[in-house]
This record gives sequence, structure tokens and C-alpha cells, in this order.
Amino acid sequence: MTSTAKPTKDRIVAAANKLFYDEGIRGVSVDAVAERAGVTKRTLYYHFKSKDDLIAAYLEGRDQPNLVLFKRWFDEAKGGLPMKVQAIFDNLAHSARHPKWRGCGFLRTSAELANMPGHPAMKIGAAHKKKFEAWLQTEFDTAKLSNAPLLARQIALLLDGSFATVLLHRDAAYMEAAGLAANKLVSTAKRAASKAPRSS
Amino acid sequence: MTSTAKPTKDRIVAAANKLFYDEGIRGVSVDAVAERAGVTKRTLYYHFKSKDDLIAAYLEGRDQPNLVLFKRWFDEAKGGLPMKVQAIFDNLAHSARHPKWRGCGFLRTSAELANMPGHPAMKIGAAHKKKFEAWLQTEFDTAKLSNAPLLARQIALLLDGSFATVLLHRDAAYMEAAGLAANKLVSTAKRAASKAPRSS
DNA sequence: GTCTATAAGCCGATAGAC
DNA sequence: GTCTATCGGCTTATAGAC
Repeated sequence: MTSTAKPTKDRIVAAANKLFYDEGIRGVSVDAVAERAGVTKRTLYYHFKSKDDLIAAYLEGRDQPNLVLFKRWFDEAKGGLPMKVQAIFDNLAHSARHPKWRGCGFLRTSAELANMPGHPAMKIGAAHKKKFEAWLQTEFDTAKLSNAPLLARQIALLLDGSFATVLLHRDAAYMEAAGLAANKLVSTAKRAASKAPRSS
Repeated sequence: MTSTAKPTKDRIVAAANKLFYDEGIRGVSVDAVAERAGVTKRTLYYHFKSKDDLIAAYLEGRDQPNLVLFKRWFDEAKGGLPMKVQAIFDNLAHSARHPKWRGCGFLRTSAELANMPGHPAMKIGAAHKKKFEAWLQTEFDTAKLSNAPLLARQIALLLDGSFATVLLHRDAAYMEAAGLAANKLVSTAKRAASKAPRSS
């Protein structure tokens, strides 16, 4: 309980992450995950009570790494707020040009499981996207922009549109077009009225 | 050859459309499609050489109806160009609130088949989205907006982001937020310089 | 063109030994 | 906690009759 981590379970999740992301949830059998993890199916089912449980663990494992990456791209970008937002899209475009890129694991899973709205994986995916939106909102609030919640939502929509569109067309240029739109929306956002305005 | 249409093949495509859209490609067996169409599997394989062939026919059947619907929403909307573009999103939000709505069949199929970039269905999906983008571009050209190709692309990104995001959150309000962003992008687009300017 | 029947294999999940 | 072995069912696709 209090001691070292369990490598077996982690190895199973790592194998699931690789295969589910590469080939899709329903395109990968539990046998394949077990084989790649170097365990038997019986061992896999000792750690996870069902494939659905494994799918949830797969997405759970992608939550923080993805968010951290977006924040890092934002933080390390030069320029003002619009350029920092745009930098997320430009960095993502770079990633998307890698041949093994397969879009957003959360969105693809939600597309596959669209007929199961209550699936645990759907909740994890929705929570992940909400965290991203909430983080953007705090950045916009800090910059004293009015309508920060709406603006954060619109940037998130552009980002998810990029994921979906680039996956279909296999053309990362769409991501840069989305980045320009995001830059423009942030640039033209008004500053919030201060609490004690000096003049009307 | 020259006479009446074949109802059997159409019935199979209609059954595939219903089931693939509702439950996803890989979640539906060829047996299920045949049963719903009221034919045996052997008959289905007479008309389609493989399941992949049937998937392609499914998307082919959704191409024109979807485009016609978007154009109709645009044409029938009141107000200027920004409002007409926004109307597409608002009408889509209304559709998305129907319990049987499952997002965009093209995007969901591309998410499922992300590991098969050369699949016929991917090409049909990409062509469909290109047609939408091209249509928007002609509308923006007609309105003498500069940068019509980029603007059309950004509106398309917002639309596909809406599809993906609303499917995940099951909250159609995201579509209206995207519509507002689209309205703003179109509203603030500059008019193109005329070919023979009177003055510099 | 549509039928009955079935091939050949993969699916998620489990039983029981150690 | 990990193994071997397997269940019962479902998968795409095909053979051959009519």
C-alpha cells in the first residue's frame, strides 16, 4: 500500500495507450494488449475488471501529460497573450506532422463510444476538456479580458476542430489556420471594465 | 441498366446509414445491417464486395443531403453574412439537442479509421469537408471579402470543433459559442481591395 | 439476385492450478 | 499475482442450390 509502485499494472496501461491510440479502441483486442504488455489475459483481468475499465485507465493516463504540454507551450512562447495562445496551435501542428500522430485520444474515443454516453471513458474525456477550458479561462481572467469564459470556450472549440479536421485531411496547415483565428479572437477581445471606473 | 432503380441496394445502404451512424462502424456487424435491410448476408455481399465498400457507400449517401441542409440554413437565415453563417451553427445546435444526434458521421468515421489513412471512406469524408469549405469560400468571395479561403477554413474548423466537442460534452451550448466566434470572424473580415482602385 | 449453410478465426471473459 | 486452458458467442466472408 505505502511502498513502491506496481510495474505490471503500469505496463498494461502503457501497452493499452500505445495500441488504443494507434489503432482505436474497438480495433484492438484485450489479447493484443496483454501480449504487448508481456502478461497473460488472466493477469490483465486481475488488474482490470473489464475492457471498459481498461479504456478508462488509458484515458486517465493521458489527462495530465496533455494538459502539462499545452501549458508548457503557452508559457514558453514569446509575445503577448494572443501569440501565446497561437503557439499552442503551432506546436500542435508540428506534432501532427509526425507520421504516428493520430489526433486526440479523447475525441477519438468519444467518437467511437458515441452510442454509450454514460461510459466512464466519456466522463474522463469531458473532464479533461473542461480542465483545458478552465485553465484558459484563468489566463484570460488574469489578463483582465471580459467574457473570459466564452473566449476560452471558443479557443477550445478551435483546438478540437483542429484535431478532428487534421485527422481527416492529414494536413496540419489547418492547425495554423485555427491558430490565426484564435489569435484574432483573443486580440480583439475587450478588456473588462474595472470595478471602480474613473470615468464613464 | 437503363430502367428503374434497384430498391435492394438502396435498402441496404439505408440500413447501414442508420446502424453505422447510431452505433459506429466497428460496433455494427454485417449481419446486423443485412438483417435490418431484410436481406441475407449473401445478398449484401452480392451488392458490396466488402464491409469497407459498404462503409464508403454509407458516407457517400450522406454527402449531398448534409451540404444541402447547410446551404438551406444559410439561405433562409435573415440578416447579413455574419448572421447567415451563425445561423448554420444555431440550426445545428437545435439538431444536436435531439436525443438521437450522434455528431458528424464523417468525423466519427475518420476517428474510427484513423489507422487506415488510405481507406476509401476517408477520401469521401475529406472530399465532403472540402466541398463545404469551397462553398463557404464562394460566398465570401461574392461578398468581396479578402482572404476568403482562410476565413472559410476557419469557419469550417469551428464547425467541426462543434461536432466533436458537443459529442463529448453532450451540451449543444458549445455550438452557439462557436456560432458567435464565426460571426465575429466574418464581421471583422476586411473587404478586398477592388481591382481598379480610384485612389491609393 | 436471393436463398441456406458454414467456414475459419477472433472476441471478451472465466475456471482452476500454483 | 501470474500461469494454462478454454468457454460460448460473434466476426467477415464464401460455397453451392435455385
